Amino acid sequence: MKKSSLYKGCLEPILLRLLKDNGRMYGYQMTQMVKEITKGELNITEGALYPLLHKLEEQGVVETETEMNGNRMRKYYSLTKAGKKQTALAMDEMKAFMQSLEFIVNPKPVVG
Amino acid sequence: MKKSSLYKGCLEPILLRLLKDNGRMYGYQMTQMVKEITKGELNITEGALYPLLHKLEEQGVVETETEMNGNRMRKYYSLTKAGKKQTALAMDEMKAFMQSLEFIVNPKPVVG
DNA sequence: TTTTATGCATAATTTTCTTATGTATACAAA
DNA sequence: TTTGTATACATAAGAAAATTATGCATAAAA
Repeated sequence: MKKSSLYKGCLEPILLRLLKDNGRMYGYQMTQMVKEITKGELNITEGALYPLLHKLEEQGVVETETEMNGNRMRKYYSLTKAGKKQTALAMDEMKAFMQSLEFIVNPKPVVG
Repeated sequence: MKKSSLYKGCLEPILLRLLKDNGRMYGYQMTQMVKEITKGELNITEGALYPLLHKLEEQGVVETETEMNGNRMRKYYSLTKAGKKQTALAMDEMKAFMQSLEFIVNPKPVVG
């Protein structure tokens, strides 16, 4: 099993969290920030990132502004009002998920 | 996004952990234990469980003993020696994964 | 001038799961 | 008595979510 396969299914809430914390980000920036935060453990691939961002835009979760940085384009994403609501829900789910994982990976001994 | 999609990619290490803690288990028992531990949050489907157990057996990670309980069959799984090694590695990866998730979902404020 | 980094995008494929279906035993409820 | 629920296995078809590969383009470093 590939190490990073653990992250399968977590990409969307991770991106939502990044946008919630940082307000406005472009795709490449997200990949770099996650790489830094996870000390190189999670490298978001473009093939996963961009289609997901496009889907979130279609769903009205994020909105975009395209800007030029020198001669290079950057497409900035930020949460919509609906997106902020959805992010709050997603964070609750993440908490529950992480707690369940804790229970499984670090089970409390049954005190007899 | 479906709630349980967060668990994508985590099933294998979860099963390894169960076997590490409980020594010898049959498939249905695993589903029930996980359901209990996660307070109903994670319901492992048979379509995910059994093919994965079969794969682990092929790979020599687990070995099986089939027993009759009354008139009903139970196929007990336990970790092989190689499986125990792999489980140790998988648990290390899980720890790193969970810590990274913590960093993302609960970022430490930068103290200026 | 060739590699590495930045920055976007998409198609083909693979991995991993859900849903649906099948077989069979046991027990409780209607 | 037959209908639903629980136990217990198994597999096939399909969907979801990623990886890998490819493409375009600018910029800087080796």
